[in-house]
Amino acid sequence: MNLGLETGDAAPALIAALRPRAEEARLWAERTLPKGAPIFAAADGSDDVVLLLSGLVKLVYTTEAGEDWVKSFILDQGVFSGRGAADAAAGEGYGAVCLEPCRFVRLPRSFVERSAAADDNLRAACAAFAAWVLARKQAREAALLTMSPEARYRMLRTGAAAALARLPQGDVARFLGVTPVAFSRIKRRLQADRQG
Amino acid sequence: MNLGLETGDAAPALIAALRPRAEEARLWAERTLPKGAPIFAAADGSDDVVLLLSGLVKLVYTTEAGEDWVKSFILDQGVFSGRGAADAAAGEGYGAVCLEPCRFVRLPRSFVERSAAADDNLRAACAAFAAWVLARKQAREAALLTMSPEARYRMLRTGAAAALARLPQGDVARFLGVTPVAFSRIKRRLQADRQG
DNA sequence: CCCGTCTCTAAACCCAGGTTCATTACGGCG
DNA sequence: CGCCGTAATGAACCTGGGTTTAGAGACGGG
Repeated sequence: MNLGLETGDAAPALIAALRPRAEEARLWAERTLPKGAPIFAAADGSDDVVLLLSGLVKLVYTTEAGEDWVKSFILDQGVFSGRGAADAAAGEGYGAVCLEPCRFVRLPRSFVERSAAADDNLRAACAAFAAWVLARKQAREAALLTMSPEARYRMLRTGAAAALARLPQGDVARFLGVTPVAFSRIKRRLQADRQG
Repeated sequence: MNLGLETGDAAPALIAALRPRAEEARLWAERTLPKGAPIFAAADGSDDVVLLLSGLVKLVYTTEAGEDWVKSFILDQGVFSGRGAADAAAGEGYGAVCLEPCRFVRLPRSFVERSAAADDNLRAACAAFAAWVLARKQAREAALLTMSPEARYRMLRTGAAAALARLPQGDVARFLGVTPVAFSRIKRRLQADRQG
């Protein structure tokens, strides 16, 4: 099982397949944002497709009570999007925030869909990416349902140590489903166990 | 937000689109199984596509410690499948068990994929179904990550009361992510709150 | 009709995580 | 250099869920 942090190569392949189409349509506009800046907010209702070329992004749910919970991280290269106006209005949306300076391209979802319909190669890349996303979601669902926060952290540490080093601990905690305080305790407990 | 129990009409539409193809290929063989019987086990590594025509099925993860956790329920009409041999070997698979007498058809995944490639109508039904599955998974992920078990139960009660009445409480508990004992406490607490 | 079996509820105790407040460590920045 | 805001840790207390055991109904088979 994994926790959905490995990049795989489905996203880079999709970016590569989209790029010529977007350039041809003069939609390939690279933007940059500094650390801490939002790419979109949950309330925006954006459903643009974002191609992350470099940097580090977190996708966050915000509850009615105002807590943030991290849906996922996107490292270096990846593709993600919001959930559109309808979902945003229903409170099911999530925001995207840069955790490092980011370079990315935004494409309208309709453009991506039209392009995929007209391009077998691109459609295959989309399908591969969708399959990869689904597999990751399954794994995350299983982890949240069947494992304790501590077990999820152990798995994250063994499977994504490099990513962990780049992430603020508060965000890691919110990704694992606990508070930063509890996460600090978990780390201490595991360290003590290793030595004792 | 919802918890992924509403049927929608994507699954019935997919069944309807697949049926003529399967009949033509003489693969439409309706089977029945009694309450309690497994349709497939996690260890089977089956990736057949199952079309549930009537009945009630639960999909269950089984941890190394032997606990069962309910991934989802399929009521009356639905489409689901296992995750194949590779995932089964990696311990990421899940089993399917009848909670009521079930009538269903099994189709090889490869047949469904080939048929979809050759049939625009079927491909559209597959795409709609995949989009619906993804939306449900997002909602379930959000619920598991951001809500307490009690809050998940309240949502389930308001959003899927009819389904709840058909489900054994132990399975509901495992679906919500708690033990049956804790689930019993939650119900009592909510009843007391309503009266007090 | 009785007897297992299964499901659900109840009660007692334990523990991991939540909450709150205080303290320390780390970076900008004047 | 000292100041301040943020992030992380530490400690004390609370609470909700896990675990175990027991008992009450429901159901099916003999």
